[in-house]
Amino acid sequence: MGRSGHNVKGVGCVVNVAKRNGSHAVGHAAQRGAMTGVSQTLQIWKMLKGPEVPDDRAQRSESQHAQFDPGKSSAHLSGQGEPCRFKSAYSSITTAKWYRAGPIVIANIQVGGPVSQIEFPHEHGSDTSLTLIIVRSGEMLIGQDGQTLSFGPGDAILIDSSLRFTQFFRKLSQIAVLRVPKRALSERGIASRFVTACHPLREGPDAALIREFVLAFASHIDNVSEVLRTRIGRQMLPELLAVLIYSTDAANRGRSAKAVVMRATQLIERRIGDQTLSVEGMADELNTSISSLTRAFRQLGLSPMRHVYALRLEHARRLLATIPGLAIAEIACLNGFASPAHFSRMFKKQHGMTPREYLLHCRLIAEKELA
DNA sequence: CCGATGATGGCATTTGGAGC
DNA sequence: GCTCCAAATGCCATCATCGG
Repeated sequence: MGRSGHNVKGVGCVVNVAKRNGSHAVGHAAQRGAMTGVSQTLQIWKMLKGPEVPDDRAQRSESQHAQFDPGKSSAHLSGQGEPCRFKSAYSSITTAKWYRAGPIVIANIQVGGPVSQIEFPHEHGSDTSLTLIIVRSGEMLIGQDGQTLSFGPGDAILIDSSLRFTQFFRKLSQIAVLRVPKRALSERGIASRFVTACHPLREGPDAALIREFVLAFASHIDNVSEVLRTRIGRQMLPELLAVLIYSTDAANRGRSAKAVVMRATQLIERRIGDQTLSVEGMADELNTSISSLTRAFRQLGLSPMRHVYALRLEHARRLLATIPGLAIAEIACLNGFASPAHFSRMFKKQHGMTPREYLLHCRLIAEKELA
């Protein structure tokens, strides 16, 4: 599993997963991610995080959680009036809170030992899910293909719910769960087919930051308005999951030209203002070669850098239309153009008028609407 | 002062071919 | 289907100038 420090041993043995230093990784991400999607995520994360709150706060809350009778088996979790799709085979779940955020189900679950299991139903058909589990405390064991993987506090795992696996807890544990329909991912061109069910996340600054963000979001979810929750669930979480999916080694990544271009587009949009963005840099970040990236674009009648400039110019056009106070030079800089002159020329080529003409055009339309 | 345009050198990107 | 390499080419950055 690359840098993550997972050691897969033989059949039937327990595999330990190295503990992570999340705060260190977050620091690097913030340093590296100026004006990028990562730094924007960090800002939102800080806003959400607010004052320090104990991790078990969600479980202690009296509202919107389900209590389970240890005597009953296969109890379906419920909260907010809808049945949760996770079920407890051995009734070990003490509390579970779950919420909908757009297409995504988020759950905070506390599960007790000594040996207990949450059974994810084996899914069939096209509407299967991808599940992100982050261990807050305790120990979670995942069994698949005769092996058992052990995860401790801070570990995060992606699980393809359409494939078979078992999940156990030896002691009192708390986990945060994100369950995303694959359809929500495929609609964005994010390939999410895995060969095996369980994929520990490869450690890295971006993965660490996303893990911290998801934990903060799950902890504070009962304080977040439904509107914001839905927007984060619809627009943000699938994109963050895409970063995690493409950081795993075992993912059956989309190798088709369309998938490569889609991933490149997401990368460009994250770094729309980055003047250093190049074909070589994009290829590096997408784990492919310059040749393959260029070829993928060519198959769709595009070239990488032309696509970069098309997206930048479209972004610039939106800025001109929505924030009339911005100077042309500022907009050029914000969209990765090294000079206003270059920006102006490219803008005219793309939109048929100079930025200033477009600005005046927008003002004229606004004045007509007011009149 | 700010933005648009013309000219130009340099270099990043693309292309095509070969080989694995 | 991929990487590597060399050659060709397209176009970006910069400077100077002009116009509103």
